[in-house]
Amino acid sequence: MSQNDKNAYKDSLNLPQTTFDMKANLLQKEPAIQEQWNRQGLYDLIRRQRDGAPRYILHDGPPYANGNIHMGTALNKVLKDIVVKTRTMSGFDAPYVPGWDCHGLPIEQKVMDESKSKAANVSAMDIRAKCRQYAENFVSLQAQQFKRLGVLGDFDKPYITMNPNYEADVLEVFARLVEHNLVYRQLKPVHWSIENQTALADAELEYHDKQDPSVYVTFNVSRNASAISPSGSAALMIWTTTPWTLPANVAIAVHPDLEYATVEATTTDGTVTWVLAQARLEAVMNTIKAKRPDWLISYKTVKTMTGRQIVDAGIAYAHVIAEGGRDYPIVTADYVTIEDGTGLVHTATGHGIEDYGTGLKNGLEIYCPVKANGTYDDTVPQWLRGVHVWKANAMVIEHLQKIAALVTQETITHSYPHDWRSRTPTIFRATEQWFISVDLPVGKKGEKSLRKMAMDLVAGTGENEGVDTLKFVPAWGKNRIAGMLQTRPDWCISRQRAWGLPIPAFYNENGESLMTPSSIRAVAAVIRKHGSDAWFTMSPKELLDGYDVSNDRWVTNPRDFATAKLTAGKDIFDVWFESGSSWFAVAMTRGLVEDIPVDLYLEGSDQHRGWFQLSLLPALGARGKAPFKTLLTHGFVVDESGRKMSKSLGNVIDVMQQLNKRGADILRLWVASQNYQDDVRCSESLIAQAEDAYRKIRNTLRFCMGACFDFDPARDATEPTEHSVDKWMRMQLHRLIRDVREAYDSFEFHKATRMMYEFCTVQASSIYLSAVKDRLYCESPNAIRRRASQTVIHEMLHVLVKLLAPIMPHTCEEAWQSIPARNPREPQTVHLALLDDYDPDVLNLAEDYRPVNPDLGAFSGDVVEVGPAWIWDRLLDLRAAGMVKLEALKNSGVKNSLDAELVLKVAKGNDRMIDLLNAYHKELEDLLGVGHAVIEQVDALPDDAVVLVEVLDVRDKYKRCARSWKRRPDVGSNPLYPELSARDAAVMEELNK
RNA sequence: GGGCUUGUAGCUCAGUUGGCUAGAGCGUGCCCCUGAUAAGGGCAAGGUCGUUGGUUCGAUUCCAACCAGGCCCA
Repeated sequence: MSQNDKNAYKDSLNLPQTTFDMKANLLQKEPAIQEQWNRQGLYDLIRRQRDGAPRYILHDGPPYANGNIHMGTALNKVLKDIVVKTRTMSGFDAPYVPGWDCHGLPIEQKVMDESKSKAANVSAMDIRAKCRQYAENFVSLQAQQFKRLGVLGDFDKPYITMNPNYEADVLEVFARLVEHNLVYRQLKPVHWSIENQTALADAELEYHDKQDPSVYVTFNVSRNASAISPSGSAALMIWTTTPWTLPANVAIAVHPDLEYATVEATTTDGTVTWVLAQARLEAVMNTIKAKRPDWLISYKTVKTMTGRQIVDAGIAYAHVIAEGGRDYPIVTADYVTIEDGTGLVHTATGHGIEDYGTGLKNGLEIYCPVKANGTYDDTVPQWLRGVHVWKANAMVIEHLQKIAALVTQETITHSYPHDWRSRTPTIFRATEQWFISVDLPVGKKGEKSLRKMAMDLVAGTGENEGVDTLKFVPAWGKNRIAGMLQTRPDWCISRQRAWGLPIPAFYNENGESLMTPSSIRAVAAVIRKHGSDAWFTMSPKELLDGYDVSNDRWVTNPRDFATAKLTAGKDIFDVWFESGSSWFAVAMTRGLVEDIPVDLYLEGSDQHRGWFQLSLLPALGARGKAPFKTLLTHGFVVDESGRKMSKSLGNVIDVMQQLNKRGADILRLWVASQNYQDDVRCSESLIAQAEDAYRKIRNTLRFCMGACFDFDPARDATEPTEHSVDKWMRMQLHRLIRDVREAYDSFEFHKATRMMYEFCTVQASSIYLSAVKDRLYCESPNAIRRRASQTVIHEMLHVLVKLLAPIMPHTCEEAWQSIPARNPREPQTVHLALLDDYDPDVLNLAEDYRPVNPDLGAFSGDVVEVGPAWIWDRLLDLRAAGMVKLEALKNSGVKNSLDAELVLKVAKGNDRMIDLLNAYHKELEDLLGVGHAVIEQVDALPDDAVVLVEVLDVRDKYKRCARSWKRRPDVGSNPLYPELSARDAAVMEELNK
């Protein structure tokens, strides 16, 4: 038969026809589809349609309005969008309000960088105006990028933390916390520029080499000296490069586990006893010898103790500078090392972050005798008062020498932080900061603290016992956040910057603060009207419009706070407090929920310390409730080998580049296929893999569309027959519906994706669609067999397109519009559709595995009842066995499986099996794609086989049907069409009628 | 260094209360089809279950240590 003959009957076939292109062309189509959604107002349409349905609120955590989005942002937003879409399609009303975090240092930093030359002279208002513009630009840029990803939300009315209403709402939350006695003021060391008299952020520091004196100083033990020294006297040796901080010394820190040596040294001045770390002894002695070769004659260790033992011994020391003669304590600290120094660390709580921490832990005074201009205040001895710290170094050293507390000194050069603007060295200086306490009782005395409330809620203990209101996905999020809550210090909420929401505190001439619930609410009202710029442009009188201090019961002595004498504070809020109030400023204020908690917060695992925790605390403080029911976290995007993406490694995958190269649905399919609970690997080739999967899914849909070109369910739908592969397909489909919906409901998108993908490749493409091709193409258009397959395929199309829509919204919208004779009860856009429920009757069949014992897996005559699922598993076993035989036949010359015949050998007398195979052998013919299938009864089968599968070369035995290309015994049985099989001849007769 | 966490074929994932030669799909190789065609189908080869110990009759599965990642801290 020539190629021509082979196609002689092509025109009589029902070949697939569809306008759903094989080539996705996403780069053109996606923007067009999005444009269509915009035109029809899809987001609002969904809102109207779901009005009154049960709510499901995923509350968006605001990304920072800075820079382009990266893969991590894309991952986060796509996951959120999938949640919203699956919940929407499950019948919930799931509004999504995206938001942006707009205040804060990174933006201010960028703006300052851009105007660096004149930075020193720029006013706060100028900076704020530029920052606002900067943030606005990135909000709109990122919004475009999110929309390009196919994220659907209220992008017309997003929440913006720098908007006046939002700012005022944050202040309302803050007022509640103040009302509940959770806010207080305390000293804390910050980087301080003496030159500019301002606090600096880490990002504003530059490190330059600086020369400083390096001094070894001894503090005489003043109590329990005999516990450490046989001679009854000893001196603790410390090392520092900032002698000017010695006046502020309040303690000496040791490491609890380090060995400390008590050393008797013989010097030209006599014998002295020093205490220092054993491991540093030799190095320090060498230094002393090098600097004062004639002074130190010899030394010997007379005793050793661990740091803990020293502390336990109750040893105290006398100050070298402070007057008053009191004892100073020794405390433990884990950061003490033996890398340099003496292993005993001079601790000035007002001049170092670690020292400060040690101070808090040990109840030490946070002492900072240095004023904003860098000079000492009046709490230091007379001879130092008013002295500038940089001049104090020499004076302190001279003093130490005088009292014989200076062992030795040298000059060192080290890297030291400098103010990036003035290029002058900075100091650590404790200043007044605002804190939210996690340990004070919330509200009245006797109430639980924020920490306790949060811990109980997370652990499901306390009054939450057994209720376990908070859910964590994955479950370990619970441990993670619990661990962080347990150890977190009070929340320092003040920042000394310009770009942010001002902390609405006023100060009188004595430096006392006025910040009460009603004063805050008065300011909030002004800010709601004028924005937070008002703080910088209006007078305290204007800011406190309507507030009467004499009527404020929170103020005990109103006369001290006459409005005319007040000045507005210069601190702004930590941006985390702003985003941490969004549960109120957005979820409640916008009426998404009447009250917290909302259903879901979904962010990266870094937010256990960030937004999750810093939303939980304000919500507990203000309303006594958690803001969320469920916390879902995802991992970070890493490269192909699991390493973090960084510019220096060159392994960064750019979102927009991928979007412009492959399209959003590819990227979304990649996201959906990842198990986000762990880190998510990403590379060019991994996304390419998603692209392959996309094509497979798309082509499967396309074939289904093509197969239904002449199908209208209203006219043509017909129930598949009992033993047809269509029945099997429908069972698989309903199982898919159940499994995918379960996976969606439990946020296991990668499982849903894999199941749908495997459904397309295996159940659909490889098994079912291949099997029914013959009946779709060759049967008469209205043949029951054909219409039955079309009925199932048509159902499959609706189900699949809907199930896939949350993941591939654009492709599914396109597909939805292309489904031939789409069910008229379905809405115009797939995103308004409801996911199908599985049919329990169909599912029962699909799950009927009787007998389940695999030993009975061979067809056995004495099994009374077998379920359809079991039968079909066996039939697919036969298919697999046949495939292997067919493969062998191909090697010996049978290229086309239609040239082969399937022979199913059964033992004579196994009537039950013969009946069973009779019912299914027609389907097996198509499942294997052979021309013909027969059942042959044989005397005996080898081994224990019940059915033996053979595949024969029948090229010489049967003629090939010129229409269906099957080789069958009935070719030529109809004299009108001698080159056709009986079925094809009948079809031709009907067509030619 | 601390807290939480991950480590099964080249890739993405399964692996049920520890139990028969550790499974899919993709990719790869070979082959077929050319009436899903920049498609479709078949077969096959790939794994010391991160490493090392321990518990057990038996461990990918339980325990410990280590190695290599990740997030958050210090």
